[in-house]
Amino acid sequence: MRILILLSSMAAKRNIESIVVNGASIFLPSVSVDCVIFGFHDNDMKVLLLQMKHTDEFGLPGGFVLKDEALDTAATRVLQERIGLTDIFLQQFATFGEPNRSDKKFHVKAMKKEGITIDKNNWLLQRFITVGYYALVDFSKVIPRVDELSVSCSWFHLQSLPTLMMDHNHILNKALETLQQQINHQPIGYNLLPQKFTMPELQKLYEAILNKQLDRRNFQRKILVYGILKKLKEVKQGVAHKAPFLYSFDVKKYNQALKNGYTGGW
Amino acid sequence: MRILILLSSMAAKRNIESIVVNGASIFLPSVSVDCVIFGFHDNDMKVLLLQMKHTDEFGLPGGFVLKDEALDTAATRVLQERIGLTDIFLQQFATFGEPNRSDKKFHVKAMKKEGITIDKNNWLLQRFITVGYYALVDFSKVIPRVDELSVSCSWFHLQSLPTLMMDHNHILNKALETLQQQINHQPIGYNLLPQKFTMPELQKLYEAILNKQLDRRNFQRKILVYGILKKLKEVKQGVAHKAPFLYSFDVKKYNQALKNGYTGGW
DNA sequence: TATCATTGTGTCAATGTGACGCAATGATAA
DNA sequence: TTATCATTGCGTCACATTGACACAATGATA
Repeated sequence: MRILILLSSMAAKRNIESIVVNGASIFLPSVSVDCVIFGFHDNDMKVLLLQMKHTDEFGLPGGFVLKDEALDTAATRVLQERIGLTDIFLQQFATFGEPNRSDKKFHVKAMKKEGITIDKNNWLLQRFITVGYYALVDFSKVIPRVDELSVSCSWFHLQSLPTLMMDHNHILNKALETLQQQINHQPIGYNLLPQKFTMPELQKLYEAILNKQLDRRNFQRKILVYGILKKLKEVKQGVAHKAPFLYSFDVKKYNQALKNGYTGGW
Repeated sequence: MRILILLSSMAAKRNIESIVVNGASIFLPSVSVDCVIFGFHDNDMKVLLLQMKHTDEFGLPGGFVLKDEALDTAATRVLQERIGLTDIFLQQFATFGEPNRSDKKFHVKAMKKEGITIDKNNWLLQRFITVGYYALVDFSKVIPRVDELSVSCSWFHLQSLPTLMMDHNHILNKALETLQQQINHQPIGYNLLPQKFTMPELQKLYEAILNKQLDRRNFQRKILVYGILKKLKEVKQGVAHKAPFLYSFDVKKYNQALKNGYTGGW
């Protein structure tokens, strides 16, 4: 076992070294993507965060953009590598480009501990702007993965987030704000809930995103008039108290609403 | 006169040559900003477009980001250089990064006609992603300026836009969509109208942005409850028919609404 | 079998919205 | 000078939406 760890550690080092050395010829300079991955579990919104090797700082999963890769594709690739999911809801929400947002010492320190010396002109130490994406994923299907640069990859409650590296707290807040806006204009839930769900579950999701209590009866009325739900003939099994009906999304109408948005306003 | 043009043309060439040669050491690689500048005039929304020297293609005013410059600052600088205005409403709305969005032949061709040979490894010919900003400006105060790379800089009706270079039509459309969304949630007009304006003028602005007719009486009722307007005691001078009252924005409440947004939704 | 948290359904008043009426105004035409 | 008429200011009305709350039905647990 010890040997395996050592071997994998050596392999990891070679991989990292390769990226440090060859990154400049593989990746688009100056540009990265960062993903805010939202999941819903136990009536709570959660975000997937990494803890970085060597420095133990927390951060958003991110990555670089290949020379010939679209931004969206890069974000999708990061998600794929990180949580093993494809075909999820992904949305670009903002780009962050303060000149001092990168923490250059971070890479130097981390690489040093990895046993890699990094030239001060190395591409990794240049300034980066980052394009922020947020993803909505089905918590239950996610398999968080640790990679060579991180020691953990796990979910955090929105209410008890750690301090994040660089400007990642800012990025996360902006993602949440955007999500809170979106929920007013387009349906949300298809990517966060299981296929079949109850009205109280859907309501809890909305409450978690908006961080605010909603009236049970008014919520049901309002969500139903959007016409994106199908009421099933089954009720939830194995619950205490009265069993609530199950619903599922009417995918066709859901996607239509995603595209056109709810009205409201002018 | 002939000599002056020749001189300025030579100076321009030297400037451009300097940027081509030194750009890589001055600018952040791979990143540009593009600005969609909206103005309101003659009851119509207009956009400021450039016509490029040598190729005669139309495009959005844009620029590169200095090595140590924030993205927002770069956009502000472009506006400042282009229309001589500071202190305007500027908002980042999306970032565009398809790998094939840049037209490499464009630069080669343009530079060739300028008499500048450009190496195929030159930074200008690399792939760029661009951060889109839209600006709302007071049409009457704008002084469009032609620079060394363009032959014209002028306003176009939204309804009769020319075909733009690269993906600029797409960028412009996205900016307009964003603006149409924003108008539902935050006040708009302070940066597009003169200090004093009439209710019909404000309505025409909304109609131009939304590209849709609004009922005069309902519009007034709705806009007034937002509480961002101050009704003045004067009426518009020198108009045919009944003189409408003048209004101005209540700057304090306007900014408050800008920050908090109108409610609506959950 | 009684209890009780939870669900399904509905009511009601207050507010917001869309469609439209009508008199006042004041430049222009007769 | 007076009549005309496009435009403005200020409403009304029916209808939809919203927030707050009532009450009976359900069905696991005590």
